[in-house]
Amino acid sequence: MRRKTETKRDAILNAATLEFTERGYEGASISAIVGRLGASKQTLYRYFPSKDELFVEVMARIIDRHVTTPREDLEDTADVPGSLQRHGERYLKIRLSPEMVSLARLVFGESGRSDVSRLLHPRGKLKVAKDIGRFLTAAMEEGRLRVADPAVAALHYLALLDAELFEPVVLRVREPAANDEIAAAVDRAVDAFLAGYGREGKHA
Amino acid sequence: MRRKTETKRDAILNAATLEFTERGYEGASISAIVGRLGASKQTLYRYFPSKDELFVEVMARIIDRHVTTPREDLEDTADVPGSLQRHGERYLKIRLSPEMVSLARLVFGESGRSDVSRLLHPRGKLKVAKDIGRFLTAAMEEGRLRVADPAVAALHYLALLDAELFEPVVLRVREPAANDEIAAAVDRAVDAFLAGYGREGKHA
DNA sequence: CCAATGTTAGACCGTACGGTACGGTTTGAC
DNA sequence: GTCAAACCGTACCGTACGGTCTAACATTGG
Repeated sequence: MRRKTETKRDAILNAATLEFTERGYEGASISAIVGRLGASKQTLYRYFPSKDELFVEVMARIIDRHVTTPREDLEDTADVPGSLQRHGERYLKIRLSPEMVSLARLVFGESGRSDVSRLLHPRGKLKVAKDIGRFLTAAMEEGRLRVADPAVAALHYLALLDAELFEPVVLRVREPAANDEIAAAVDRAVDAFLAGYGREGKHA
Repeated sequence: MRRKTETKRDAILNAATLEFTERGYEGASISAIVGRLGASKQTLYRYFPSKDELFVEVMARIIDRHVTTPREDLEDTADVPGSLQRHGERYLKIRLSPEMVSLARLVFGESGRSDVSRLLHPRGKLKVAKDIGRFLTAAMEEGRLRVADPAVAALHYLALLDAELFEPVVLRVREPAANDEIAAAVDRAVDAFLAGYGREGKHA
C-alpha cells in the first residue's frame, strides 16, 4: 500500500482524540488508541514520534476546528447588542460542546505538567479576545460604547458569558446546558455588560 | 498500645498534598508520598484505604483551609464599593495562591474521571457565591443596588474578578500575579460590576 | 511476477504503579 | 517488664504502560 498517508493520519488523530478526551493524558493508552481503529502500534509510531507529540496535535486540532467559527457575528457595529447576543450564543454553544468541555479539562489538568497550554492559548482564547477587542474598539470610536480599555472590556465580556454555565458544566455539577438556557444566560451577560459599558443612560 | 494518630495523619496528608499538587492524580505515586516523610506504605494504608480516598481528603482540606477566610468583608452594606473591593482583593489573592491554582488544575483535570468535583463544589465556589448573594440581596433591599436576581449577580461578580488573571495564571501563560496587579484588576472588575448593577446614574 | 513499501498482530523489554506481606524494631499502656 | 499495637524497610505480586521489534500479509509501480 504505497498510497498516501493523510487519511490514515486523520484516522489516528480521531481515535486519539476520543481516547484523550475520555481518559485524560495519563489515562489514555496507545494500545487503546490503535485498538479503536484496528491499527497497529507500529503504524501509529510511523506517523507520530511519541505520545506527547500526538497529544499536542490532537489538542491543536480541536482548537482550530472550533475557534474560527464565530467571527462573522462581530461586524455590525451599528447594532452592538444584537451582535453581542448573536456572537455570545454561538460562542457559548461551542464552548459548552462536549468536545470543548473535554478540551478544557485536558488543558487545565495538564497545564501544570506540560507546556501545551502555552502553545494553545494564542490560538484559542487570546484570538477570540482580540476579535472582541477590535469590535469593541470600533464601537467605542463610533460612540456606541463608553470609552474604556478594550482589552479589559473584552475579557470582562467573555467572563460574563462563562459566569453561569461554564464551570458547572465542566465540573459536571449540573447536566449539559440546553440551547434555551444558553440563550438566556447570554442575554443576562450581554445586559450586564452593556449596562456597565454602554453609553450613560442607555441600555440594551 | 502505641499512642495517638492525628499528627501522623496530618503528616501524610501534607506530603500527599505536595505530591498531588505537583504531579496530578495519576502522576502522583504512593511510594513518592511515603518517601517524602520517611514513612512506609503500610503505615499510609493504615490511615487511608486507597489512593482515591486519600486524594479526596487532600482536596477537601485545601478547600476548607482557604475558602472560609474572606467572609467578614461582606457585612458593611453601607459601603458597597469598599466592601466589594476589600472582599475581591482577599478572594482573588487566595484564588491565585499557588495551592489554590494547583487545586484548580486538579479538580478541573479530574472532573471527567472522578466525582471529586461534585463533592467539593458545595464547599467551595457554591459557598462563596451564596455569601455574595446574601450581601447583594441586602444591598438591593436597601436600595444601594439595582434590583436583580442576586444569584446571577453574584456569579457575574465572581466572573469579573476572574476575568483578567485567573486563566492565564492557571495555564501558566503569564507569571504569577503581584499584589498590585491583583488590586488593579479587582478595581476594574468592581467598577464594571457597579456600573452594571449600581443604581441608575450612580457609579462606584 | 517481483521488489518495495505499508500494514497488522502481537511478542517483547524495561519500568513503574497500587497494594500486600513479612520480619524486625520502637513505642506506649498497664 | 510485659505485651500488643504501630512503625519502618523492603521484597513482592499482578498489572499496565510506552515503545521497539519481528514476522506475515497486502498493495502498489514497474
